[in-house]
Amino acid sequence: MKRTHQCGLLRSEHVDQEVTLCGWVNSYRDHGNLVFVDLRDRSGLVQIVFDPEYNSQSHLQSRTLRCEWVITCRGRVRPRGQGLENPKLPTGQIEVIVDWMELLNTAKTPPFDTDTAAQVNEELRLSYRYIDLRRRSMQDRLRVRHRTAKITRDYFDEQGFWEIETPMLGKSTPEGARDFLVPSRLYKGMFYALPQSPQLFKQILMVSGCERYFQIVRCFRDEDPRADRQAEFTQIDVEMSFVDAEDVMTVNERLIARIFKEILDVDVSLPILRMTYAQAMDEYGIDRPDLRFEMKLKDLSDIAKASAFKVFTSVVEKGGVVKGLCAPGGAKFSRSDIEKTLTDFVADFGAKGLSWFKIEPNQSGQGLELKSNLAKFFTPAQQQEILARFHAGPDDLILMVADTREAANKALAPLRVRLGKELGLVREGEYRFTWVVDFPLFEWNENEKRFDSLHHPFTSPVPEDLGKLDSDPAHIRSQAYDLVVNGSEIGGGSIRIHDPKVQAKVFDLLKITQKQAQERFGFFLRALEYGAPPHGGIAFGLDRLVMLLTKTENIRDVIAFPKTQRGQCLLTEAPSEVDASQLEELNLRVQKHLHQVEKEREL
RNA sequence: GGGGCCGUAGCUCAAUUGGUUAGAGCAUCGGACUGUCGAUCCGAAGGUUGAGGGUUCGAGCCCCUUCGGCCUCGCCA
Repeated sequence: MKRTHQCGLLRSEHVDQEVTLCGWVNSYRDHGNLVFVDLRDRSGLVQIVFDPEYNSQSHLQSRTLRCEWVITCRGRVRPRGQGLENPKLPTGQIEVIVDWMELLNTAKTPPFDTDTAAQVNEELRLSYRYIDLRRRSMQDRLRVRHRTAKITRDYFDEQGFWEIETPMLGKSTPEGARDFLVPSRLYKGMFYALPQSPQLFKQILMVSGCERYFQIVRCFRDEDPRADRQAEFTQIDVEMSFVDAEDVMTVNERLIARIFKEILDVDVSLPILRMTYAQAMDEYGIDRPDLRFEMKLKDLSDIAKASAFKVFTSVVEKGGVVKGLCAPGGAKFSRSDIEKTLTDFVADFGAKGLSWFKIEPNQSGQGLELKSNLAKFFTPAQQQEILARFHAGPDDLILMVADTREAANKALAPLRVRLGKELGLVREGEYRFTWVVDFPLFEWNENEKRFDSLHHPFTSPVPEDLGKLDSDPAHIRSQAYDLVVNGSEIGGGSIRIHDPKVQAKVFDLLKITQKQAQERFGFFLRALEYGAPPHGGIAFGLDRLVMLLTKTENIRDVIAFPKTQRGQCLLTEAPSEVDASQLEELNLRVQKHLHQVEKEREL
């Protein structure tokens, strides 16, 4: 059964060679005498021919074949006759005339056809993942994922990084996402947590003198999934000593450029654009702007404040803003498109309303004017100011949200993306990268009356803002950076705090007491006291990166064995109940059992 | 925890206002066929309409409950 060639790689140059192939029957066409089979292996398809006059025994065998049966065969490569080539197949110039075959395995009729599987109910595809993964498009994505990991390992190796594994069974820290817990058998009543990321371990590796670390590592966050998010996902995790933010960005943008070049043949021009967080929020309302189209947000608060429209004036007086965008050609939307569809859309993101103006030539035909139920509240001069601010043209549509700055941005950012796609403004096929830098170190948590870390509690402030730790914590910038492409955050990191005194101060502002800090990360704070070098790093979401590289919208498409939105694996049916004896060993009772116990007590 | 969409044959879908025996294409099974390549032609088989309950003379369709899938808000340091 020694395989000599892969099906999909046979070409005219192999004509007259004797080949032995292995694979699955992709399809068969039985003409009674001549039988054609498209044989498939990982490399692709090739047509093999069974001719009773060439070899009667294998021809007889071939007539019993069915789709997805597994065979091996030997035959001679020959050119197809004139007019018989199949231009749809890379192997379509040739075929293999078979003189011997062996059936390696039969197969049940698959629950769905591999060639139409893309349209099949995903639930079924997940239950029979091994069949779904036989498809070309699925294998292509697995291959891109492999290639990306391989390029990453080669690149970091060349740059002097070591791939070092960190524990999967770790210590639970209540900050951040919900942990997945693993009960300890040897320490009854105690739990490990699966890592949300190897954050503290990689920093400790810097204290250990490893200087340059990376890891392609599985991470776990027990939060509700989304199209681009799974509880279990993979990071390209990086940490470096004796570096500043620029050093980290430079090393890592070169990796990204190499990946895009090798996988997509896309040239990423270096250095990648740097944009401040403040600019991103002002112009795009979000810290991960899609730069494939313009339609920037504008602040109209000054004009709105002077208008006669009460909703606007009162919002601005209360410290809010009126922000908006100008959708080119958006005047074609009907009033119900705007007041129903788009207003409902922004309402999902918390906006209380959506105000609008259509731009039309004025009656004299000399200039432009605003048309809407709001226009009467704005003087002609104010209207011209609004037009000028947006550089608005005829048939444009201005949409505005009046609210707190945060709320207005939160509604306008997704609205901008939606309109960009709907109006065809997004330059598809382009990859627009930017680093977003100068994030605030903290954001104020109104409910808890304290600051929260925007990034994480180990992120270093920029040196010149260190003084504000006491005086003005809300305006401290951090040495954090996110890499954004086409509105998707594919990585983020920071320079870390290596001074225990600064770290203590930050915990203080986060209202983490010394006692709590010692309990949760005492091991790490102690490490910082033993000669921690200045260090920083970054982590990329491998899944999202591969989604971009394969142009898929769904994270399940780039994971071999993904979970459903409720965290189930439909192939293995995990999670599942466990034996009572397993629980016993772990000194655990599940609530169902507790209820049972309580009931018995009552009786 | 909230909102939205969906569930009919193995698969993809149809089924008039609530009305006869729930149909079609593909797949499957049987037969025919020497150049097909999404083969073709003839024939057959295939259904607890996700599940449970209700309204009705009558439910795939209306109502309630429930299970599952997807998208999303919250959540994701």
